[in-house]
Amino acid sequence: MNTRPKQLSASLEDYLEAIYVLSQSGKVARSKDIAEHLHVARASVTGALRALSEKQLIHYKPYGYITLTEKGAGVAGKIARRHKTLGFFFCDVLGTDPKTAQQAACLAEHAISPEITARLTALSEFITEQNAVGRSIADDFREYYATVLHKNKQ
Amino acid sequence: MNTRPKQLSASLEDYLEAIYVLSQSGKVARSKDIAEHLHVARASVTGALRALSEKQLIHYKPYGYITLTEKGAGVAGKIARRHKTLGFFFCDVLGTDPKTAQQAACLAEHAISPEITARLTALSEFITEQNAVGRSIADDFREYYATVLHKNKQ
DNA sequence: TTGCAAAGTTAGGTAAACCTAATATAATTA
DNA sequence: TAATTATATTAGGTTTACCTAACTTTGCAA
Repeated sequence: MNTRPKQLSASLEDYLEAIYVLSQSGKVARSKDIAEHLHVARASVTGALRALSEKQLIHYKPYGYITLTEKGAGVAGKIARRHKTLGFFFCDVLGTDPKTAQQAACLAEHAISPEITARLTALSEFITEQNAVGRSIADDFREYYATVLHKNKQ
Repeated sequence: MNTRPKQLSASLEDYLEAIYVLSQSGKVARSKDIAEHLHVARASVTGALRALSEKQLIHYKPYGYITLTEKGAGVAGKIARRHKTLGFFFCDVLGTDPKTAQQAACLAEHAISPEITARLTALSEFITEQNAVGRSIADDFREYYATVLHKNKQ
């Protein structure tokens, strides 16, 4: 009776995003590459590929190439944008160092709704635009945070 | 060989937070209350309580009272603060309606590191303080977001 | 004080995501 | 092209986190 959850699990989102990223920056995404990208055993990838294939998000035949379907590319694009939004916000607004910001984005990206993503994107844009107009919110905050760090030690 | 993960799973964090919240606003946290709070079967609570008890986070004897240990109260407090930080940020900075902001906080709270939490707390404080000094960042952003909504439709 | 309903636990089952080890297929190179 | 190596899959197992149904314990009311 067609009991497929329309929402992807965090894990499957990671696999789909990995395929998307690998496809972009290079050629075909191979099972081995995905495994390395996600720090997971190769055997684990096979199961995930089957699941993504059942959901019509990738083209997959055992021992064959892996490519995104149109639907899959759409979903993966959204995930990647969410990731980017978070990475930018953590790094350029909150002032977290780039590597830590990326890691944080990886963790948080599965827990952020479209609404929050949209607002976060807008906030980053807003702060960037305000900066262009001489209102340096991010810089001022960074200075504020530096002084706060001395007092509190969380 | 003592293979306990020092990090709690998202699920156990939820149980611990529920016990904390129930303990605060009322008397003793009962298994049934926890089940209702988390929308989970009563039987599922038992397993979680055993796990939390093994990690010395709660005092628990079958059919007995459930209370937080000192360690448990510390951990739960951190979780609750993280939740509060996110709820405030989503609602009062991003302008999300309170109920949606709370839901979003529930989801995101397990994926946010101490560093990001600290920075987010500071950002909220910063914006609040700036507002007191006549620099209304949140309000201006809200206006900006309202106009953005007309153009984009995400 | 018994006796029943509410609360809690045990038993047994499912699904997701991993793992290792063994096997099968594909690709490369001698 | 045959052999070797690299890659992918299958088989079988573990852990976490749920569930329902059945049973046990507790506490209150008649």
